[in-house]
Amino acid sequence: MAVTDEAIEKIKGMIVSGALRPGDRLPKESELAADLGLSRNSLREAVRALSLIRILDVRQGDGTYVTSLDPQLLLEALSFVVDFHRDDTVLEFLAVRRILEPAATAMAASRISEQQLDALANQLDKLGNAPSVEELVACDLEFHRGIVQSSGNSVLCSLLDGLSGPTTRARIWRGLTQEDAVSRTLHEHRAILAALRDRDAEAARSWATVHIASVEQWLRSTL
Amino acid sequence: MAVTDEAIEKIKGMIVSGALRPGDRLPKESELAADLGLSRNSLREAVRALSLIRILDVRQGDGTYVTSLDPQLLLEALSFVVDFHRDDTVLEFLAVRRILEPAATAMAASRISEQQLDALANQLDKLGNAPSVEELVACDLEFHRGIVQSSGNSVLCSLLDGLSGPTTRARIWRGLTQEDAVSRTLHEHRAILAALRDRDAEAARSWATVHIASVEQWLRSTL
DNA sequence: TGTGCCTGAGACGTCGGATGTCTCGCACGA
DNA sequence: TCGTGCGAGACATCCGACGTCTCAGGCACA
Repeated sequence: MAVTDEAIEKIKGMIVSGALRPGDRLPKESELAADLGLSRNSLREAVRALSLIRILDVRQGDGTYVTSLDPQLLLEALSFVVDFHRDDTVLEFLAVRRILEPAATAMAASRISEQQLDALANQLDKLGNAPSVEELVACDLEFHRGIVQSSGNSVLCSLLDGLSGPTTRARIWRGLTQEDAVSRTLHEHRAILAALRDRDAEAARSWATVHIASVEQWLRSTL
Repeated sequence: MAVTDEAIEKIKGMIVSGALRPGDRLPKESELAADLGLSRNSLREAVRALSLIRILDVRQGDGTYVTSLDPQLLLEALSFVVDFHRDDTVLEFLAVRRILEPAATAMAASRISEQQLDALANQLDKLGNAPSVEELVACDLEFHRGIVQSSGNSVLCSLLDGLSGPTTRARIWRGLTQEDAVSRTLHEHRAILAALRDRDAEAARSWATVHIASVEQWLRSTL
């Protein structure tokens, strides 16, 4: 195995074993390189790779630190990966979302706060009846994110965030600009919100399923 | 932004835009570095980072290539990230799995082949009544992987594979060595298989839910 | 003519050092 | 006491050199 890959494994090992804890600072590059038995250049490749996936946080002039390792932070890397997928796999991602999002919405029904409900309502009101595609995409993302956050499961939240990344979402909406689709989407958002306000988990789940399935159906017909 | 990060973005851009397609070979390091306006060392940091998440495949003595970009390959990086999570988030991962796995199992009910069913049955028979913990973990992983693959959704498959990675699974089973848990797990596996053979999606979904929920419950009581 | 070995070119792997840039803490002066 | 300036420390970037590996093509042998 290459020395750089070894270094990646060793640093990973130090973190997983607990020798390095979240927030800890690593020895300076030259020292760490000497400890692990490689050159500073090669070590930097390892550190760079780990910082891309948010395991390490490198601050110029200061030092290198272990991140908080929050699921939210680590799964952020997921959206980077998702960006690489081609259009022909969008449907598969959407199918996964169709499984997760209704479940998350149902979970939120019993936990979401009144303030959060009001915030979601305000957000929908602000949008008006004839939003631009950009506004709609942003609103859609924000609406679902707000609900999923109330599910209380940060892994689920980050996962959905990654799967519904801006790129994927934008690609979908690019093909869905019919007036009919837009208004129906807004109507479904209101229905989901109403179900949440009623604390009706099953209704919330069903509306979320309908919502995503309709997007999926339109998308399938346009591909 | 650092030149290395710029390079990462530029290479990503070349792939996403289609200038570089799966399987394509990149210009040699020195040329690419010159094109992107940085040194070979810095470029190598970018390439290393992208190869860690399986976007690029570097072959010493040959060249650097774009990978197939299969969902399976890219989501493989997920398990690397999951390894970093501490015990207190295992329950959240398990909760996500409890959402995905029953859905995948239900999807498999209508698509799984007779050969696959026979293979799963053989696998369960081979295990016997008093397997070691290692055997049980391997069997459990293999059993569920086989079913999920039959769901026909490669994204779903890779995602579950990553979430149920060896590390997480091993950590779970370490705390579940009671005889009762083992035999009940085997019984549930057989029930899932029977439902699949009956092409009964709802029964398969329910057994899968029960199966994971029972693991979750035991785990929760031991933490 | 077909097969196998050998060799050389090309590409990545690794290294050491030099210099630039940034951050933080401390000392100094108002 | 507070704000500024300076210097040490750490990361950022680059350069050039050499090692190692892969692959393809030439050459010898059967």
